[in-house]
Amino acid sequence: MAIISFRLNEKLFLRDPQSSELGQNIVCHSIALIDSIGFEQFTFKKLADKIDSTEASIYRYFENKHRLLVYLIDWYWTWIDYRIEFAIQNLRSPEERLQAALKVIIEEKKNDPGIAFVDEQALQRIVMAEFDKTYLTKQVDIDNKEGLFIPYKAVCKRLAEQIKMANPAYPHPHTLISTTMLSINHQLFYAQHLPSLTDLNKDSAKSHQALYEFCESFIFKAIKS
Amino acid sequence: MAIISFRLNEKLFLRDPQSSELGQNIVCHSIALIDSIGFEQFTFKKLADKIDSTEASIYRYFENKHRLLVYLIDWYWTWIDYRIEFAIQNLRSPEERLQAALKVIIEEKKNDPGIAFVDEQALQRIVMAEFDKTYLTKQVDIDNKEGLFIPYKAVCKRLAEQIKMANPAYPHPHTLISTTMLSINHQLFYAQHLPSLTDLNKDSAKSHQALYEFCESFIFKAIKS
DNA sequence: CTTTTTTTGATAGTATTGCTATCATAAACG
DNA sequence: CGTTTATGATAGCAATACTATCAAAAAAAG
Repeated sequence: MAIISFRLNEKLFLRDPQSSELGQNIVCHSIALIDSIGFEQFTFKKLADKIDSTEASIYRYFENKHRLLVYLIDWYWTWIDYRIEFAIQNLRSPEERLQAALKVIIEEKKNDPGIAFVDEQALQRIVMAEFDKTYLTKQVDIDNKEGLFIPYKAVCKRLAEQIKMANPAYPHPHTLISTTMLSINHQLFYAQHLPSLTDLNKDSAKSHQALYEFCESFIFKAIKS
Repeated sequence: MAIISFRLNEKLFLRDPQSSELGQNIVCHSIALIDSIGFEQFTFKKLADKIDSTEASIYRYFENKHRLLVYLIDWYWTWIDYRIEFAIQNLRSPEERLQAALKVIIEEKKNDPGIAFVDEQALQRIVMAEFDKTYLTKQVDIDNKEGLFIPYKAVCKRLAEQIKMANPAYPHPHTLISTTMLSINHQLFYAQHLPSLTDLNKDSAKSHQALYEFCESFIFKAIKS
């Protein structure tokens, strides 16, 4: 099996973390650490201690912890986009393509041994809990100009294209897709922590399935003319 | 016109900010300051300087800046819930009630002179940009147990009840409502900062209207049997 | 297999943040 | 008028978010 890696936006880092062992350690252990203590509590000092390195060394790779978070999340959406492309390649109708793409986005991730030094399950939890924080900032316009949100926007664009093909008259394809994506990123968190906001239950296998059914149903009903 | 004020959860503060001039100053100027520099950059020190007071004095009212943010946002949702109750009082059908409630939530806020020391427009922007940060934390379960999210959950519950009445067979009333609320809180931000994620345009008057139409349409299509 | 360059570690230092504690003064209250 | 209570002033502390310097180690180049 081929070992894949993604080339991410160079503005994300000062030195490419994929180019050295220390860099890979930073990425790999930052996922574990952010997943376990949350982004607010996460510091380069704590990470440095975990990997037996120093704060200064980590700063040589990432300008600050916000950029590191964006790096991880861009990796995630790049990976999702790649998997969607793969999943829809033999499907012709926009409806089938939408369904296949939704499945990729919503399904519970398994660790793919073909992918180096990334714990995809932990990363999915990070996306659920921290993704919004990457753009809900005062520097959003600068970050956006630097292309930091391209991978996420690419996934959304791909889905919106299928909506447009399924029903060219539907007036809100982008709004519908970004709403769906928000829902996907939040509902499983609600199931765990704020259950009164969702009908999904805590059981993870079932809730992923129920979430898929919810999204599929409301997308197709929304665009039906 | 009656001057209204809301009694909020006592866990939110150490001393009730509504009980003194300093407290009111803290609330009023924290809204302006968070709106202008964002929650990450916001500190009690900066707020103290603005109101010619001291850090120590502010800490007598709020345990930390997170609690202050939750206080502001709880105030907002309490106010919205109150206005929804008012707006739907003479409406009988769940459909009409849903529509009226949606309008209250989505419409561009105007400053209500009947409400003391709160800039509702700024607060709505804060809700858009910072609300998710109140619950996307590692302490979410503790905060939830202390009742910090009750006002938001109350709004969601009220809407979900109407969904259930409109179509008792619909299987995802809470998921549908919390998805709608997410969309409302994010789409206008997208229109300003990440326009490729939405079909709303930057013009605020039009975008509020278009957002209403989008939400109404997808809710009613979703629950149609 | 040296020499040079690059990368890392070690250490130090600084400004800011997120608090807590103490004490004097001012305001409010009885 | 005396006494709670609220505020301001100041100090201090540990942690955070960096930046700078220098030497050692590792990698690359000759």
